[in-house]
Amino acid sequence: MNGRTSRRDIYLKLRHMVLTLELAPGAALSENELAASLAVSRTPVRESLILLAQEGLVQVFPKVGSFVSRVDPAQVADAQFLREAVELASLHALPERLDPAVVEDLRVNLDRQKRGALDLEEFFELDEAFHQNLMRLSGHGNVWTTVAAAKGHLDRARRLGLHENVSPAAFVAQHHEIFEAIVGGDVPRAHTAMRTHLRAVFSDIERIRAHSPELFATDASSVPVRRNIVVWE
Amino acid sequence: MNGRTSRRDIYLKLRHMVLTLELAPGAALSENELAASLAVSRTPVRESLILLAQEGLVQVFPKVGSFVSRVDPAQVADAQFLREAVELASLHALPERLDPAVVEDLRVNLDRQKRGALDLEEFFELDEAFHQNLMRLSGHGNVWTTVAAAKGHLDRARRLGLHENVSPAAFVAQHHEIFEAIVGGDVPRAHTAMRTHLRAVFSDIERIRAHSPELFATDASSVPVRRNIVVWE
DNA sequence: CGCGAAGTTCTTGTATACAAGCACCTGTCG
DNA sequence: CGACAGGTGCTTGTATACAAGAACTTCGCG
Repeated sequence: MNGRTSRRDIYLKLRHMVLTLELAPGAALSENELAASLAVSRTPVRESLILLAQEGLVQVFPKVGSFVSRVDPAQVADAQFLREAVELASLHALPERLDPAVVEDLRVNLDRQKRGALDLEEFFELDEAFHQNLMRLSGHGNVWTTVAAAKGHLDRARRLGLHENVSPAAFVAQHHEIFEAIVGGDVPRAHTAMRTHLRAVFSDIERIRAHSPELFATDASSVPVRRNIVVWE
Repeated sequence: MNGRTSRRDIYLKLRHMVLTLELAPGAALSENELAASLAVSRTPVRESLILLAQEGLVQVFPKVGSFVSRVDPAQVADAQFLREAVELASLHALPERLDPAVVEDLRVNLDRQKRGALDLEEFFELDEAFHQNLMRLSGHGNVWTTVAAAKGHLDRARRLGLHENVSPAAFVAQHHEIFEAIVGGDVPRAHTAMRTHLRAVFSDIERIRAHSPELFATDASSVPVRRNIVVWE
């Protein structure tokens, strides 16, 4: 029934660019420039920016400009708290019989993670699918949508952390541990493994923050920096 | 720095009308009609509807129409799971010393709840503020924003339930129990009281669903009903 | 040189015009 | 009577025009 609209395409494209840091935190956006480069009018671009603003990924200052949000440590912590609460709770809501199809998906996903030599982008996609499928096991897969929408700042911080150096091998091992505990029916062990995993992800962030403070927000009253205006031409 | 925009006013107004059931689930909306009745152009109305659609409170069918979402039992259950996970987790993140200002706010809030003879609308506002302040005690007050955005379907279902009959007295007593356990430092008791409270709220919903099934969504492929078109006039 | 005020040019917010499509109504034909 | 074809008026999607404001540049003045 639904026809495809360009707004959805543009929204997803911009969102992806923000989350992958292709659009850097703090970068100035312009509805006109984006519209021109995407070969559409301001309308769908503007509506996409409004949606991104509601997610907290973009800040719009009326009559001043739009900017990619700097990574806000407070929002990162909030997202961390949210996902930990939800993912741990879902472990205690696991049914007796796990859905074999989802379990198989998880196994395939894990195999790919272990194959090593994987692109960083690839790892993030697998990681995202892995955690979403874990939620599906407890029948609350749709809740992941809400969590995913709220953890944009955390994802960007994580990307900053992994850009630096380390291979995701440690995280892959933790995924394995969580998975084995779940299929083995050992909920307490799964709980511990999950908490360890999520907090390891979180602890990485403080390290990178000391390394690249300019990408993080300092306080709530951030002053946007306007691009220089070219006068002559 | 930010100037007031009419879009925000309209968005908040429409959102409030949807959550209070002033705009009934399933009701047809029209950007043109709303714009006319609000004395603005389609633009701010349309942008507000887009935001509400992202929250799941409105469904927009391109070239067909926009409708207030019917209450989706699946989304109600998701919101219930989400809020229970978050609110219970926040109890275990309470600090040693509670913020006296927030505690005082909670006490004043509770006193008003107990004053009895309160408007239903008033009770909902107090209830909302009460739970948000509980989250503030653990330092995760901002997470409540995410929970609040995701629990629109649950709130509407709850309103349907309380429209019917009961006084909120039982809920007020549960609030009292939770509060006393928290200020007494008894986390396990607070945990039990909170879980009992949240599930009591949830159990009310199944009752009303049997009573007024037309306000609930039946399946995902809901067919929108267009208003009759008046031809002659 | 310091400083203030006006001007320029960008920004987003709002209003409006046009395009595309769906659903209903109605007339017509078998 | 039934069914199909076309008209009609609504719907939202997109493009464009105009308005209001903020920040930077620059000019003028002391």
